[in-house]
Amino acid sequence: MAPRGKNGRVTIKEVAGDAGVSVAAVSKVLRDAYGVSDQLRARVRASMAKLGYRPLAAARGMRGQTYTLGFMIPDLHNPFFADIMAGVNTALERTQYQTLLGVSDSAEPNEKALIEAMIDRQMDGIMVIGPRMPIDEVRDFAARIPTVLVAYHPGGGENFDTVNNDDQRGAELVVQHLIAGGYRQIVYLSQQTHGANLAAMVTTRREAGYRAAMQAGGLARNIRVVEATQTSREIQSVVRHLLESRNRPDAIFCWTDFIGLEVLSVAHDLNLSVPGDLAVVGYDNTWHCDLAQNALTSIDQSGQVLGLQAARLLIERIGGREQPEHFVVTPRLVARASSAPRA
Amino acid sequence: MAPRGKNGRVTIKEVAGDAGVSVAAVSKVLRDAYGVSDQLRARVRASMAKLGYRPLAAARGMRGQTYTLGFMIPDLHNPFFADIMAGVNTALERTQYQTLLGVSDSAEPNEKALIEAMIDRQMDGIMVIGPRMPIDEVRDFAARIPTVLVAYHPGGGENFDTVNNDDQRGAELVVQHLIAGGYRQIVYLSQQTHGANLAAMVTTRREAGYRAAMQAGGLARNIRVVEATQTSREIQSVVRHLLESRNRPDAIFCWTDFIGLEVLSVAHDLNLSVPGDLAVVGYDNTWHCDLAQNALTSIDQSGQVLGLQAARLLIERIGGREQPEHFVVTPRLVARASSAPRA
DNA sequence: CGTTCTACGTATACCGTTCTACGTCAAGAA
DNA sequence: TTCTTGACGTAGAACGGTATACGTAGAACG
Repeated sequence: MAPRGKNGRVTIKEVAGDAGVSVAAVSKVLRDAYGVSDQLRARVRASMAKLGYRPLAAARGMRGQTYTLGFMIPDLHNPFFADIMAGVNTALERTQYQTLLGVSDSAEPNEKALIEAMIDRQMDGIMVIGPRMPIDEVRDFAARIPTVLVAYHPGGGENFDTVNNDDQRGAELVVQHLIAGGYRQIVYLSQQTHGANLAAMVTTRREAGYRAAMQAGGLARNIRVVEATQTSREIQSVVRHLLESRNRPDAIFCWTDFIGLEVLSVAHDLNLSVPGDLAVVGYDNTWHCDLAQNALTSIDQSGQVLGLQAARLLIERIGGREQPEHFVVTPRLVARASSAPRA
Repeated sequence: MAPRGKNGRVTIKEVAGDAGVSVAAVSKVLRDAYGVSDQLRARVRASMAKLGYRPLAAARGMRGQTYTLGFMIPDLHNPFFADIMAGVNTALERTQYQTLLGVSDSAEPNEKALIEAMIDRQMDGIMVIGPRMPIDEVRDFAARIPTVLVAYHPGGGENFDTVNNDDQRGAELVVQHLIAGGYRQIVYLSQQTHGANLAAMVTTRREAGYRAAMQAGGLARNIRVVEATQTSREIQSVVRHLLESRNRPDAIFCWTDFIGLEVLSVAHDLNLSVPGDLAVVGYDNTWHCDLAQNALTSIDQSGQVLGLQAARLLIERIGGREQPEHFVVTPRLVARASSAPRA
């Protein structure tokens, strides 16, 4: 009988036997390696097709590549990451790479465990989206596996690539837009950082942009930053508290869209009109912003482009590039009803 | 020098050397296998910790397990899948299994490629959520790898487990609720099936429930099923066409929530009041339904429970169970403003 | 006291690829 | 002819674990 693997899997040996060549020759065909005649290649290809052979990634990983790329996303609820992944898939659909996702739930221990797991599985490269871990840990990982970071700002001397939009600029656009619309009591509703306030995190950059633009607009005294976790319950409670307080803001700038949706909901519950009593602005311009019942002003950083570029950089880096590259997209404000100018 | 792997990785040999035991002994400790004294176990554990050893999944996979579970989800935009994954993670957080996700974008070729890829990577088991492929293909895969299906109805004689809610019942609840509220022209807005109309697909079951309940309510003549793809543009165009037609429906039942959100948006654009002019109901009861600006009536099938049960079944099946199990949740209607009774 | 368990470790084949080193053959150069 | 050279193939050692078969020592038993 032909040499089968467990589960009756077709092995490279069987293909070699069928084609009447050596195992090494089959391997060469598989990898498009040097030193195979067209004739032999054709013969091997035919046998592979006939037998339905598929190389075992685990075995390949022991010496060569696994043709697997790992992606870490912070959570599954934020649709922005879906946009990024759409771009990634566009870039990768013609390659033989397979992409697998891990979800960290925005928890630092999970992030590390996940990346370690990806390294353990001999992935060829990883793309890490908006992590919370400090930069020297990222460097540690990047030393062991080709790495691209998205939504994480470089600080110089990286051994990995980054892809971002100019978050500070984006936040400035928001604040300028609100001030121009007649809003003054503008609150920045930030992601919870647990006091880390990493320079690399997008929320930090956005806060910097917010502060700078408030200052520039003569509203330094009105600067107010509030943090909230990602759970619906807590966001609503924080926002409710904010909107019921004595000095209620007249505009809330949320670090990401889905927080903005929660704000709209609370405003609705409290019978506040948007934008009459309160303007709301988000970030990322995900598809929810466009729904008429939300009509949420937001910053477009074109997740698709980010994902596409990140995938490109990752492939290059796997290919051997060592110098870091940092791709930056210019953000663009998309104005909608939620922040229309005051009467 | 100690025997290191590539990238200077610590190998099992090095651990064995450091602990002064055989490689086999270390492997046993790793797998909690039979025949190791507490003393030896402790010594090996200490060496592993000291050296920061991590077993290489690819190497383990060649003979044993990879401790990796694969999950296929149809798309990243539908938040329902996030709920399922939350339940999965709850069930798995105390185990040593690592979960990795693949996204099929609801395309059948992608589904197959993805599952093959997971098998190639020697995953210990897979969980497939709401696939479009016919049941005999599922059976094929299930013969090669422990498999659990979620949101895919069994037809008898399975070699895999399933986890579902009673979709037909859920749809009946919706229609009964709408009829009781005084609605008569009820349209079912279904997922595009490309004419496949697989008995296994949830949308088919929901349609069956819709038809049955319409019939039972004496509204057989009003039955009307419309299909739309998942792209925002097409959904909006289909809905707009529907709402501008001569015989405008007074209620739309959407096969999943995010379609419902699009319907609300179009209604808003057309200045139709909800539920005055049009009632809207979704399915899955994702968090968006609860937002005040949506207030979308929906069917709760508790994704968390589904995910939890599916994970449990998968672990059991990996453990060796052969008989199929089919877990079914009873759906529950959550009424909100979008389908309030007519005046 | 010899025999038989049982508990614990070790030696080693094996998993399915990749990759290095080497052999062979034909064509061209000297 | 003889020697190079390059193109093509092959043999076999890795890769880092797992699992099986076996050895050994001490305890229990008759």
